[in-house]
Formats: sequence, C-alpha cells, structure tokens
Amino acid sequence: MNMSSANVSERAQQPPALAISTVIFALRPDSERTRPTLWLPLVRRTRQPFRDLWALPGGPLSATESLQDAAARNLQETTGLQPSYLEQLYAFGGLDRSPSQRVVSIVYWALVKPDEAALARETENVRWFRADRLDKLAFDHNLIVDYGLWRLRNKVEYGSIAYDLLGDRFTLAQVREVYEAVLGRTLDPANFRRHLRATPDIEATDEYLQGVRHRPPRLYRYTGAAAQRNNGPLSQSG
Amino acid sequence: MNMSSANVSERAQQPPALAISTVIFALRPDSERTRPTLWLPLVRRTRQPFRDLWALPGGPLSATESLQDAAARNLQETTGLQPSYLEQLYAFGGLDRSPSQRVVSIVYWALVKPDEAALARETENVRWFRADRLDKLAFDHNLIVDYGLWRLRNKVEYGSIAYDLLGDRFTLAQVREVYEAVLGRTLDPANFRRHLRATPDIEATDEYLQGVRHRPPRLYRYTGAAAQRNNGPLSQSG
DNA sequence: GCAAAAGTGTTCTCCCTACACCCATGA
DNA sequence: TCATGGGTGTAGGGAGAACACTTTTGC
Repeated sequence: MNMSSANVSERAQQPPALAISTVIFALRPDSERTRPTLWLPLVRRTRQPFRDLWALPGGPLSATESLQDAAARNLQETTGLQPSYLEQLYAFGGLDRSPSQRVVSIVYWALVKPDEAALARETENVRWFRADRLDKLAFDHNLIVDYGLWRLRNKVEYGSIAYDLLGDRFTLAQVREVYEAVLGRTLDPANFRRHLRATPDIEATDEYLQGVRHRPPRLYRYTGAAAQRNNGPLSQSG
Repeated sequence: MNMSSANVSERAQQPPALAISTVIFALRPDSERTRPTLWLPLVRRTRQPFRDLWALPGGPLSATESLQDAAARNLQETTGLQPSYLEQLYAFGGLDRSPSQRVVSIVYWALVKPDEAALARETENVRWFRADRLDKLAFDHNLIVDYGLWRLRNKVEYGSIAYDLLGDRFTLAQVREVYEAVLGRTLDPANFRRHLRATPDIEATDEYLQGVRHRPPRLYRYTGAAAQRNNGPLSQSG
C-alpha cells in the first residue's frame, strides 16, 4: 500500500492489461421467501489484490478467441455453467480499478436457466449470492453488478429475455414472477396474462402443472428463436 | 498477403492490442436536400492495412487516461471537435478485424452541435461524409457505423439526445427535423409539437426566428442538465 | 365448504394518430 | 392575395390499469 506512488510511474510505462469478466444471473428459490429471486455466482479471490473478497468470474483474454467466446469459456471453467443468453455489458477502463496494474475489463452478462443453475458446482471458492444483498466485492464489481441489473431490467421490459431464465415449459405465472423479481414490483396477474397471450412466440401446450394446492395452471412454451435475440452488432467482430 | 499463415501463428503469441475509436455524428445541411441530414467525419488511412481507405478516428489507449478521456482526446486531435455528448458504443474484438495484428477496439460515439461541426477542420485526410451514403471503409468500420446509427435511433426515441445535435436556441420544427433525419421518416408536425410542449426541460423564449418567408417560429431552449444524461455506469471507472 | 390461485370480462383513462382548421409572414 | 409553414382543436382507436367475477383444484 505504501508503494502506490511508485506504482503510478511504473504503470504509466506498461500498456493496460485486458481482461474478460461475466455477470451471471439466474432465478433461484429463496428459502426465506416463497417467490424465486435473482442470484449470481461469485468467486473468492485467492490472491492479492482484494484477497478473500468475492469477485465476478473472469480472466485474461486468450489471443485466439473472440470476446464472446472468451466470456463463455471462463464462465464454463469457473462455474460449469452454459448460458442461454450472453451479451456484452460494458468495457470498464478507469485508472484506479485495480491498485496494482491498470486493467481494462470487457464485461459480459449472462442468463442461465434454472436446471443449468441447479447443476452449477458450488465449492469453497465459488458460491451463489442474492443479487440484491451483496456486500463489498473486489475491485469495482459492485458497480458492475448494479449496471448489469439495470440492463437486465431494461431488457426485460421490452424484449423476450425472461424465457432465458425459465425452463422449456412454464406457467404464465412463472413468467410474471420473473418480471416481478427483476423489476422489483408486483404486476396485475390478469393484465399480465392478457399481455402474454397477445404476444406471439408463446404457445400453449396441453400439459398442466401438477402438485399445486389449487387449480392446475396450463404450461406454455416459448417458440421464438433464441439465437436472433442478441441485438448487439452482428455476431461477427463481436 | 501471402504472409497470412505466418501471421496467424505469430498473432497467437502476442497479446491483443487495445485501441479507442469514435463515431461522431453531426447534423449538416445537405446541398441536394432542403432538410439537414446526418454526417460523420472520417480520416484517410495513410498506412497499411487499408491504406487510402477512410476510417473512424482513433488511436491507441494512453496508459494514464480513462477510456472516455482517451476518446475525447483523439477526437480533439484528429478533428478538432469537442462533443456535446460522448458515450461508449461497444467493444469490438473479433479475430479478423485487422489483417496484421489482433486489435480490440473500444468504440465511443459522440454528438456535436452544428456550430462546433462548422468549425471542424477539413483537410486532405479528414473529411465529412453522409452517414447513409458510405462506401467501403477500413476494417469493420461500416459495421461499427451502422451499429452507432442503430444506437442513435434508439436513444433519440426515448431520451433527450436530440438537443446535443442542436444549438442553444432552436425552433420546435428543428427538433422535429433531427428526429426525422435520425429515424428516416416524417413525423406529424402538430402531434410532435404537442409532444414537445408536454415534456419538461423545453422552455419557450420570447425570441423568434427571423428571415423566413412565412410566420416566424418561436425559439426554445433546452434546460435539462447535459451532464446527467449519460446513462452508462457512473462516470467513475468508465 | 373454504382457501387460493387460474383464468375471464368490463370499464375507465390516457396517449397516440389523423386530419381539419386558423394565423402570421414574405413575396 | 397567395403560398408556406407555424400553431391549435378535436374526434377515433388501441393499450394499459383497476377490479369484479367465475372456475378448478387441495384440504
């Protein structure tokens, strides 16, 4: 810590390091609440700086893969997760993000379906946290998560992102719960239902959810093409 | 060109280079049309690769400045422009963006006001082009410009971006012309006017535009805080 | 039967659109 | 006085909010 002034002149010489990180959101049942809430996996830092603090999964950019591929790979390596949605979030390049070296992080955000999230390995150094109950993370990662939540909220309001947080069969109430968890407010069930029925790409099946202590709700499928929902620049050059 | 295979193995060794580029939009009167249209300044490449093709202004990231500062600086250096709006567009990191070296470009987009744009120096190697009439640019810069146009369209529909393309006094019809130029379609003058009058932050002055061959329109000012309209992550760490 | 959530119907309001119409100026 | 765009009024349609109501299950 007392070498900071030495670092400043030192850092001016070397080029900034380039890293890829990922904010991963999944819907998980909360033991305290009856509704599912948003969670994200974090990794514990085993080295300085910020040793023992929790941080977003990430790593350096390999020279032979695209940014998106790099994000998907280190997400796979650290958490074992395969995302159903993956998009660039933002490039963070402030001077004081890391105390030791200047680091420019290109951050992606991902959504994973519940069955995938259940398979995710949790170890001593990888754990899930509620997105709205994070304490101090390493680097500027609190800021990054908050921005990811902001983007998620914006996308869910006008887009078909919600189905990337659900399995292939779901009730309309489950879709509403996704919206409520993301937006942080309740929605009128009747109007929300009508809204969904009016949109295309949501197809009723002849199956019903069993084992509930009330009238069994019908199950639906999402038929929109997942690959075409990524509205960054075309997949090339990303 | 015949050294491409040698480059591939060579490139796998060295880390990707990091560069900053900027897409700059301004409203300019078009000699052919009566309405102003969107233009952007480009620089002619004087070196390989893509020598003599036009490209976005840009350069390497200096080690001691933030990403946003770097974008503002090279925009100032190459075109002499000071933007009224500057925001990160996207990070482009595809493997084949540059034939020689792997380059990751963090691209910003900017809006400049007409008086600023008029001051911009045009030289042999810096020239303005109509945004909707670009021929083949260097690298993947056509893709980047198209994505910038897409973002501009999205922001103008729900946001107060239009005033960054106008001077400090403007008629409501001029605002409408900005929308029409950006969105590429005409809008109902009556309804658009009502819409603007209903929004806050647009204040009527007691001045009128003179020298028109019809009823002189009233001039308005925008009173919204320009600095608070940047809704990326907070200005730190950007 | 009762609770609880699924699912339907209805009304009200607000916003957007289209379009008719007057106003003020230069030529 | 005529052409042109500034500026106002107004009627119709569509989407969303609020909420009453019926249906179907488990207990």
